[in-house]
Amino acid sequence: MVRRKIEIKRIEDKAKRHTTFTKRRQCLFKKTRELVRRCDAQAAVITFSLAGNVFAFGHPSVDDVVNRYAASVPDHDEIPVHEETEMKGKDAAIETKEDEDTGLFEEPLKDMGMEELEKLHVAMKEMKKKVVDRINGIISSSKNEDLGLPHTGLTLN
Amino acid sequence: MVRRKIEIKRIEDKAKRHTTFTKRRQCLFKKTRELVRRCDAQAAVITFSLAGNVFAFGHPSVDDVVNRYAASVPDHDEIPVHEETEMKGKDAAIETKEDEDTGLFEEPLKDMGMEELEKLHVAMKEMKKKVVDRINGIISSSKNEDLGLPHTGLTLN
DNA sequence: ATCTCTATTTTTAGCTT
DNA sequence: CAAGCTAAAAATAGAGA
Repeated sequence: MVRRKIEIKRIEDKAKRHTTFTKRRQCLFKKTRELVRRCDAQAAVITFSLAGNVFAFGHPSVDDVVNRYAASVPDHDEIPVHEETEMKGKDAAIETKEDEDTGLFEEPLKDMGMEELEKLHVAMKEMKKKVVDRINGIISSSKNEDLGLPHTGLTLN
Repeated sequence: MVRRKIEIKRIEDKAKRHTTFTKRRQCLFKKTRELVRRCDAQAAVITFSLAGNVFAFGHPSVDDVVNRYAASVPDHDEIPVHEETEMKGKDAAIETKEDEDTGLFEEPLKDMGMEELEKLHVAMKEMKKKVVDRINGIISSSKNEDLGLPHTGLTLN
């Protein structure tokens, strides 16, 4: 059989897991090299197999990229907020299929009252929690702080 | 035309180069997540666009992987580190965007009025975009080219 | 500047050797 | 186990919207 149905879960069989790890790791490095090549970018990939073997690749070098990364992200809370470009009148209308279908979401946010804002605030908080939980569930990381939202500092105020 | 013959050279056109960078970077992160997921391995990817933006992803975290790497390679020559140049990767570890949209962002809408919905809708789109980007493995840089924020109280800090 | 679409290429799960 | 094979699945260049 050459038929597969794809899966996204952890491969339980140790042998298969290792085989897949090797195959995918090779592709990952290949892709990285292509990205660097084609886009003239810098990139580094570091992987640890369960056996503990280290595999790394980087351009110009792993160290260079890592150092630059360390330098560019010294504090996890100094990310400048989005710069206001030029989206005054039309900005609220980030059009999507849903919007066009319903035609219900075209009003600007400016008219929102305090009460509504508060409701939104609460709703967003709840949603944020769900999203964060979902992300944690999906990625199943052991460290929340390093997953993304906390780093990016996604918050409601 | 949809014909290509692929080449591994640097893309000269700046716009195309950036587009390709974005596409390939997203795939690279996806591949990394899949590798981690399926093979229960640790991995980190760090990329710098020519514009200087940083994008990184790691499991359990970028820092963990980097530190482990640094620890495993005290002197850049003695410990067996496989500096590779090949790679692979594929499959999806996370559900599709459609699924996440319907599953995560619709529920809060039910309990809200139209006005709130309008505002929430826009805000959620922004947040969703950030979350999706985050899932794709982004750690924002100082430029925030991909992190447009809404004017709805949703902010980064 | 994205996002979509799609022909074509590339990756890869599952076998086989 | 590493290596090859193959068909299914995924990634992607290029063009359009």
